[in-house]
Amino acid sequence: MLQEEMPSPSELSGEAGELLKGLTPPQMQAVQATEGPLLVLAGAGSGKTRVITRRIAFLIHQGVPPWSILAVTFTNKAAAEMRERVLTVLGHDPKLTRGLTVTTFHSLCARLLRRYAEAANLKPEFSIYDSSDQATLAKRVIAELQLSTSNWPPRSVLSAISNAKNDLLDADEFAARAHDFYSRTVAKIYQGYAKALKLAGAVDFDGLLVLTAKLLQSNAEVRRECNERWRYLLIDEYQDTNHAQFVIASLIAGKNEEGHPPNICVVGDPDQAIYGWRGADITNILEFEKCYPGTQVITLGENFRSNAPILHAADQLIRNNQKRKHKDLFTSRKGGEHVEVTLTRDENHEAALVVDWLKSVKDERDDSPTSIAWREMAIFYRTNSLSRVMEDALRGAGVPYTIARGTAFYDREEVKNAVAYLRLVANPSDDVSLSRIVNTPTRGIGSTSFGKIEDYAAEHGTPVLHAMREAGQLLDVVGRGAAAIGKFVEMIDAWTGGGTFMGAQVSTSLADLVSRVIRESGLEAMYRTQAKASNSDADMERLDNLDELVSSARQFEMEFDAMADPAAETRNADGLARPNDQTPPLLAMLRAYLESIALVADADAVDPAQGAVTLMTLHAAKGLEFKAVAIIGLEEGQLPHSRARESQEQLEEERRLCFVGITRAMRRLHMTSSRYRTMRGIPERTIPSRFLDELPRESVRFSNQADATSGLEDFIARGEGGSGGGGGGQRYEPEGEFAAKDSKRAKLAWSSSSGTPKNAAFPVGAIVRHPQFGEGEVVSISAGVNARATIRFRGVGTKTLVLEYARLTRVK
DNA sequence: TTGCGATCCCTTTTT
DNA sequence: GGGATCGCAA
Repeated sequence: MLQEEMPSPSELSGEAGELLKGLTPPQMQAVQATEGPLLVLAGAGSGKTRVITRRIAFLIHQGVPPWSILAVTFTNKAAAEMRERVLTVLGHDPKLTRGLTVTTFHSLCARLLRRYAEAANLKPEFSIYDSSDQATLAKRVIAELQLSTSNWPPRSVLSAISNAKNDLLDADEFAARAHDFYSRTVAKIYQGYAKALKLAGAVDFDGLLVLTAKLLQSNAEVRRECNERWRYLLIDEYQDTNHAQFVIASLIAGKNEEGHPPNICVVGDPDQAIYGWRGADITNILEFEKCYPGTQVITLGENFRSNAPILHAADQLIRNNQKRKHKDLFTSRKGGEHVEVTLTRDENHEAALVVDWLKSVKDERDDSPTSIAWREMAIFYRTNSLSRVMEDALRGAGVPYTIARGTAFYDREEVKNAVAYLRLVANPSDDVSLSRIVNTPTRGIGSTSFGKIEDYAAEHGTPVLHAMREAGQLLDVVGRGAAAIGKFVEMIDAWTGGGTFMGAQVSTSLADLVSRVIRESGLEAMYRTQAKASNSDADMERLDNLDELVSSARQFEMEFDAMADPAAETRNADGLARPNDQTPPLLAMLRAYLESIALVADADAVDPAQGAVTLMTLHAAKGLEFKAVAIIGLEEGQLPHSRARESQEQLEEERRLCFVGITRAMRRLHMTSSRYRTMRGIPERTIPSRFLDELPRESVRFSNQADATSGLEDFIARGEGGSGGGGGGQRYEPEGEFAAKDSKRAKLAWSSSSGTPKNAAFPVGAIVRHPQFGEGEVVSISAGVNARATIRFRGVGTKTLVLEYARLTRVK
């Protein structure tokens, strides 16, 4: 039946030539080299996404059935975008992309594991555990083994387990290789952890990959089906794939059989490899050619994104990496603003400066044809902890912003609780979710009775919920506890129809189920009571978030059908049979919904439509671009991170991270380094990042705005441990603090202050014009390189502006 | 059993 | 600064 839907060339808009329009020769080559292994080395900003999109469209245009194409991207967002763009190129005919699979490794694996659950020795309702679930489970296992969590911190044990998994070692294989005390203990924990996961019917992030790889390795039938289904494989960000992903990719691509090398196309840039710490193996890309003899290699070097100084800065920086295959980055664009680098006093000063800079960039109309909108700006940082001060400053200045934290919503306590109920509904064995909500809201199942049940469950190797059903008879749980437990079990059964998901009392829609769970579990009432008692906005917001969760379920429901991943369902001409399709629709939808929640990435939250400045980590910035970019915290210990300075490899990865950040910028780039930074509540003196020294002088304008009286004295004298306490972020009182009284302190390669002091040009009483606020009168002005003027604007009110960026013109 | 307060520990990056 | 945990009081 699907054969009939195969696009005939006449249905395609335009000729193949259309698909190649506007491409450079190497880009065109990459689009057209459809057969056999292909490695595309795509430099930053070289039009990689464009090439991938056109390539998929080209394949379809050549008559390749869309369902035989599998494209793997790094984030869901990238996948959705790619699908959309392919559709656009093909003239918005949904029929043409029907069955096309564009997804992430993790989603793909989750799909495959559900589909082949039996072969993978899993229950199809398995839960996906995120890192906090993993930690909960690991803690329990460590305790059961009578080990202390201080000697065996769950997080580091988990990271050892994660490394093992990335190398495709299961618990027993790992144990067999463990010889020293440490790894033997880790092996024990790993084995206990694996057992606990199994019992809970749960799979962790790494597990999705491992289990899929093992499934494909061990099961010829599954492998055959995948090979037949997907004939064209395309993998983006290949430099960041780990060993497990490599194995999955090569198994799906198939072996070099019958003299036909697989049609596998990988795209990546070794200079942007930033996930070594989580097992990404850069040799995957460097040795792709060895792995696939006859590989065609195409290099895309021309940059279409950044202006010349930005690109030059990036290029010079990355040249400092020793372990690197040099690739020329070039652009034919001329001109463009210098990269700005500013040394600030502390994080508040830094934040204020960045805010001012963003404002000035937004208002800038004199020197550039168009101003840059908020949504085209971004602020990057190495660690999440740097966002807080920045947020305060943005909020204080009334600049709209969003943080790219995909999981932020689902990380909220109230949402996590509701989701835990849902996970238990979908998977009654999910002990981690159960223990989270069994007494939330409090319903008289305290740790004593629940502990007994857990012990009983552990002893009998049964899921805890199952043990609860028998608690009444079997345990010495006294009256009150037993009744509460009985009620809890009944409540769950009512939602699931006793596990059948059938019957009149079961919800017919996902949104209804979610809203019922929130109401009947008592979560809503609990938060309502809390909100009334405290009368705080934060508590009111919890209720809103629960409503929002219902909406998200409703939206998911609407898109679920149309969402067309017939991908996983569609069969090819050979008619791949799909095993057990007996799943009740509500349950199937719930599983898919929970899966989508579990696999959101930070970068998924980047939404330019919001009209706001985007804040994110450098890692999350990969693959994106913005007209104006600020990167903060360029300090030793922060940007080459202190934990990453031990080895040359790690240092080079930090440099690549910096490189990724720089190359996101199209027109304007500003990097800041703060002389003092508050770490764990203590202000610490910092050293500017070595990466700043590696930037080319001719493309960069350095400015030292930190030197004056040292800063620390003032900082401590103000009696506020950083964080802008009372005074608040950007409303920094400059009063001479930045005046260059003590120029001896100016060190390093910092030219002290750029330009001449501007304050002389705007004496108190002068009438000035601001591009946004209009005319105003100077009320006061401070001295120094970071001079600010307080100006009373007509109708707008009084503003304090940094002269350096305010773009004031004097009227009178 | 529950709720609150003190204390301790921490800190990279993420699917 | 802040989150998690633990202990103690009601």
